[in-house]
Amino acid sequence: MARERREIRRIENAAARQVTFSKRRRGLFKKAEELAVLCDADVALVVFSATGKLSHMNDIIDKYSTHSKNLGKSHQQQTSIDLNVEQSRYSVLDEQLVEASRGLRQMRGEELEGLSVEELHQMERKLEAGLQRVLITKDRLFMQQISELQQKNFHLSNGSKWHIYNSVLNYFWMQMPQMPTAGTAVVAADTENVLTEDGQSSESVMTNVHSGSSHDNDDGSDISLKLS
Amino acid sequence: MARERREIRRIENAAARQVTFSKRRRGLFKKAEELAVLCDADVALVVFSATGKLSHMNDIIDKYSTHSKNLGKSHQQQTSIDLNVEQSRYSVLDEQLVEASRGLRQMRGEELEGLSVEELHQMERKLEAGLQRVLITKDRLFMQQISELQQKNFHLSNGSKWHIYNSVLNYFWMQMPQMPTAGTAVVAADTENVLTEDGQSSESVMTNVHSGSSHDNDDGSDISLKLS
DNA sequence: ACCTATTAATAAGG
DNA sequence: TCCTTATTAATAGGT
Repeated sequence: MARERREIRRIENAAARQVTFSKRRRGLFKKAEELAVLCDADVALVVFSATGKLSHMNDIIDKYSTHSKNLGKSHQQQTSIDLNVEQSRYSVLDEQLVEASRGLRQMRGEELEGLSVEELHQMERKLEAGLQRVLITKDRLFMQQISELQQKNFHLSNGSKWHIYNSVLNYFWMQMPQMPTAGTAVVAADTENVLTEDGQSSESVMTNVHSGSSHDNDDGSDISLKLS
Repeated sequence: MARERREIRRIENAAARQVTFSKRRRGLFKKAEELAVLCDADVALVVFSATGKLSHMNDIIDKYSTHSKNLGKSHQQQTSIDLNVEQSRYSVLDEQLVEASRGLRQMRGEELEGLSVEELHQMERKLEAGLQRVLITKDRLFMQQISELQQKNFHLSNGSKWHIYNSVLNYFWMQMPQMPTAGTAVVAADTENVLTEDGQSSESVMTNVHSGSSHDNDDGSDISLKLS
């Protein structure tokens, strides 16, 4: 829609791609906002640039290798999951999650072989306490993030949050590269993974959230999220 | 952008609103697709119409009142959550989830008062078995939904699914009307709610998923979801 | 970032 | 919902 028509295929020139990305992302968010307002609809929109994706990943890997040197443990297998356990920013939360997930794994029956009834009971109490602490920490973190959001003048337009939340969650769950395999604590395990990445994701989202009405030109952020 | 300029505020005339909704939703999805292709970005977009929201809700309420007559139980308190437990379509899964969630609630320490060590052990095994069955059922359901998705010629463009998944999940979690309160099993409880709404949400999403490339005019669906 | 020729989206009407 | 068309809005390329 301009001086020349552009073929809809990947722009090879990186600079041109970045320029087009910024322009079109702005346009897309504007149109999403308009649809939401005009038609009283709920619209959720997430945009990740390809480059943003990569730099973010590198970030995490760096933090991981630094931190794991200080621990030298057996975390080295499940890279994609454990990478995120090692982030420095939320290490306290992460440690509690590691503890809780070990308990959950045991409850799932994976490392339960030699335990007595008494030990099982103890384990149960330990798990409970761990989750308690995790959740208190999580609550505090979320409350903090909520107030950050509110400071950023970001609001939801109407009340179908549950509806959207569950559809989006379910959708992305279905798209997950790792399908859940049968096992007692996969429900908890998936939640745990989610929480494990929380630090990362929330950071990304939080620092790049846009108010629908504000048309601020963002300083080269790679992730945008809007819901109105 | 047409015969007359339109103010960006809610269209009061319902028919006109619906027409505009259809047109602009199509345009929005097209632009999202173009951004994804041109700039090699990941784009997730969810659109709910206001009317779709309402009719969907009414649907659920009707099913609930019908079903609850046959049970006459104590479900009447937490409407917004328990409504979804009563859906007919996934009733088997739902029943297992009810059982599992009771067990989880007990593990959280809420209904644990008079239990002996032996009873706790039994409860643990019961919970494990229940979750096992839930997860097998869930696996089967998700596999089925995945193949439905594939039949609909729907694909993800590249590999940052975890990244998107967690950001979106975290974002929507933060937007949840019910903040998680401290308590051992809030992690599980939230997961449980999500699963509980699964039948509803997945149904909605599944029957309205659009391929990025296909520009089929959808038959009056209220929910659209795209990721490319 | 700003400019503007040009294309693309779309409002109204059938 | 689909088609048409006058008009506005988005944007590609250049500065």
